[in-house]
Amino acid sequence: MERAVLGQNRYMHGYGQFCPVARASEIFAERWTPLVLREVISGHHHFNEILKGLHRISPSVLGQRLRTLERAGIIEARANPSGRGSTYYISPAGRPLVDVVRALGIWGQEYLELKREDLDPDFLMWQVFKHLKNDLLPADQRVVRFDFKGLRQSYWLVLRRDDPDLCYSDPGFGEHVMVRADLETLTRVYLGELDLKAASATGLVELEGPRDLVKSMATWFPASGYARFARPVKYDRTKRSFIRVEMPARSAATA
Amino acid sequence: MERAVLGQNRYMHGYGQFCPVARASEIFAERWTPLVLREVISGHHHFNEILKGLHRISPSVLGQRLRTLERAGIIEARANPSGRGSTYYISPAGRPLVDVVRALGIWGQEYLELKREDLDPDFLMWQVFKHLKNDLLPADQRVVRFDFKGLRQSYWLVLRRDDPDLCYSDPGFGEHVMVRADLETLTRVYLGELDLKAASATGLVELEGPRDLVKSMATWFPASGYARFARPVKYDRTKRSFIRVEMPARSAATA
DNA sequence: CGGTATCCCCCGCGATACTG
DNA sequence: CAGTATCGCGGGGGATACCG
Repeated sequence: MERAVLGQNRYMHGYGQFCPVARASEIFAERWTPLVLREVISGHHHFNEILKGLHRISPSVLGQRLRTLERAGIIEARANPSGRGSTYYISPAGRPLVDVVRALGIWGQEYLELKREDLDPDFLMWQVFKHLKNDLLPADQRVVRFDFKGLRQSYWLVLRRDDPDLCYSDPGFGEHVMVRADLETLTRVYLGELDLKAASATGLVELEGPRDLVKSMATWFPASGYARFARPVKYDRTKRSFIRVEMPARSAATA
Repeated sequence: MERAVLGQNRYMHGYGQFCPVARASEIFAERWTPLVLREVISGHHHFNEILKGLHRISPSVLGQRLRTLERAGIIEARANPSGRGSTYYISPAGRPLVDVVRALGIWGQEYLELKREDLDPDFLMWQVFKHLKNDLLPADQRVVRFDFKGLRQSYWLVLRRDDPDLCYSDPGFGEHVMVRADLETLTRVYLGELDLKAASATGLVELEGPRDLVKSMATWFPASGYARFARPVKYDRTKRSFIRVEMPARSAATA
């Protein structure tokens, strides 16, 4: 009963250090927080939108993180004119952290191997969907079906300029293109480690449909914002896995 | 019993996202990890040294973090020639994260207020001690006693070129200088928010001892590595707290 | 000195329901 | 649609002992 009187609880949420790295880490380096920032930075400003992008976070934790970030001055919560809810934006004080998030991403892209547990078809399709560029979509509606080997769930991407859609069951508009690939393969394509055309040429990604539509996929299929920092891989059939193809850097010698 | 068969446990340590930010955050943005890196970066390569700098981490957690960092390729554990233990160094793959840690520190220094719970006399004195520059120390031994208002524990800093020491009880060499201040005040001096000379002139920091020795303190008393990014403060006697003194930025207009 | 094993508490977080 | 309240669990991590 006297325990509280004796002073500090055994568990302190913070680090109890005045060091600026420690104080910043108390906020920034907490579970989910960098990902919340990633979402806000990449243009998702509504609660449920962020929730969806985080995908396994619970609403209460997201609320808690948003409040912490707001109290720390990192994000601004602007009350919606409609009266209900807020939209969240990076604040001036939070701007420097944009670069920190970005640096983390670049580093991860360059040095971290993709693990089995990182793969998630829902998340992949959501990312693909969210990064579709309107002006690259066909003017008249086209439906692309994605099948992942070994998974029952299919996805239908409705390409429709200015109003694309992602469906988890057949929307019933017909299917113009069929994409069939390993989840890992398509993920690596999205991440920029694998070229879509090359992958489809070698059969790693199977495409079915009208020739021009199939060819157009390389245009509208988006890539991760970190794709340019990707290390290219190729599929090793004997190892049945992807291995990095080293950039020769020998080109200097040939000059 | 079937729960395991049904698949994923409720709690997943990782985020289950292939996004590079998520994968990097799984490692970097975990409790204690940025601070472990801070220690290694700032020249502490031995287990117990890091342990001491982290100060409230438990040895098992530190071991766990070091292993994770090593497996991720961020640090190298070099076995000691003596056979026992290892020394830890940032690896080439971890080098980019040095900048991330630094950016976090700079941001924290610039935008985060110092809170009551961040203050810790042990940690402060340890930092001061670790950052003493040998070549700035007096050739013949001098003992400086630090008293913090309201705290019983005193600290004795033994200034001795090439072999300084920090004691938690009177080392018995006499006391040449006596420093008395608020814990918060001296912390802010160390952080670079407050100038030592100015603080002692206004009595915020009380110094007793031979004139030359007292004056020399501004020389050997070290500052945080992030001091140059500090926002200066002054003490507001009516509010009984420190407030930021804004940099006028008016100087441009005067030109 | 350098690190691991153990133990156990507590709280973080995931799931879900619910409210405006 | 935008969040908040509640609940129960599981494991993270703090303290400590211990081993090489």
